[in-house]
Amino acid sequence: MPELPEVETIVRDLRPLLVGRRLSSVTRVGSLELRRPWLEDWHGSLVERCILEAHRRGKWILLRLDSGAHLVVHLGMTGRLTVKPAGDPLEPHTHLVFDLDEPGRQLRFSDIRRFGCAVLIRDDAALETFHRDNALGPEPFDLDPAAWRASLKATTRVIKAVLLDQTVVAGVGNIYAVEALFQAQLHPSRRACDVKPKEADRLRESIAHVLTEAIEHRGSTIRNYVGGSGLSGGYQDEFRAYGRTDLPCPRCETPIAMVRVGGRSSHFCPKCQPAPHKARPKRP
DNA sequence: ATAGGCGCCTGCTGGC
DNA sequence: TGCCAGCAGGCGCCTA
Repeated sequence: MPELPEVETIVRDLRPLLVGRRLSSVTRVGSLELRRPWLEDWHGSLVERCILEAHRRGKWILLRLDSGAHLVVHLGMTGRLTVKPAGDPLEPHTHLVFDLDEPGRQLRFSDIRRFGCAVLIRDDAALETFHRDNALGPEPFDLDPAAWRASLKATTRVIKAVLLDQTVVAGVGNIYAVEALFQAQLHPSRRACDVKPKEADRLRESIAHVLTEAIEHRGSTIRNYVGGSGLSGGYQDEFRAYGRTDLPCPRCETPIAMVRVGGRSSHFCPKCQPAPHKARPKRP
């Protein structure tokens, strides 16, 4: 579900509800496994601890506790992290419930498909290891222009796959890759190394632009996503290409087409985003 | 090095 | 009406 704008919206919603609050208890609901195991043993660094900060890095949500530990959450495709009144019925597929010291409020983690995870990370050093293992690339808003051009030059992969590679740029998922490529007028199957410097610049600006717009609309709700206080997003009504197969291109009215690139649906305008020329057979 | 395929899961939609 | 294939915001693993 959530790409950078959705995760950012959740963090912005949660920050005023969580920062300064103490977690008075944590309950594991149900016994279904998540993508990574939830570490029961570490409750000591969590229970009765205060939340100092709420941050986002790529698609990860990071809550810093006064024990020095970090509660780190990834929402996968269908994860939700919300603050709800304790009296509200638990929605189906809830996996973790954290009672807050503010009476009658709970932080809840639910995830239908269980591609998400919530883990406790012991301290700052362990968090660094965690980040190093994930090898997250830079945030899309502070891509260095020269480094960005260089990272495209360095690979023969198709540009769409590069946008989805979290080690190149963190936080972009399928929706915003599609929208950024549309905005930059680049075909998803262009080889990254064939993208010209000017086009690379345009793409970098388009990524930031599309993500900023989406954050302003509180992200996109297709099916499951809601923000930290339960509100849906609105950016799905602003899509120019994603999910708009056969609908007119907002720029030229050519029907939007769809190809599968790297196993993911990629919507594009056949006129505004011309297909790359077929590579000529190499001379001996 | 990279593309493509699968697998992890559940739920919803569209076509028959 | 009912069934079933196909598809979905992510990511990691395997093979060729």
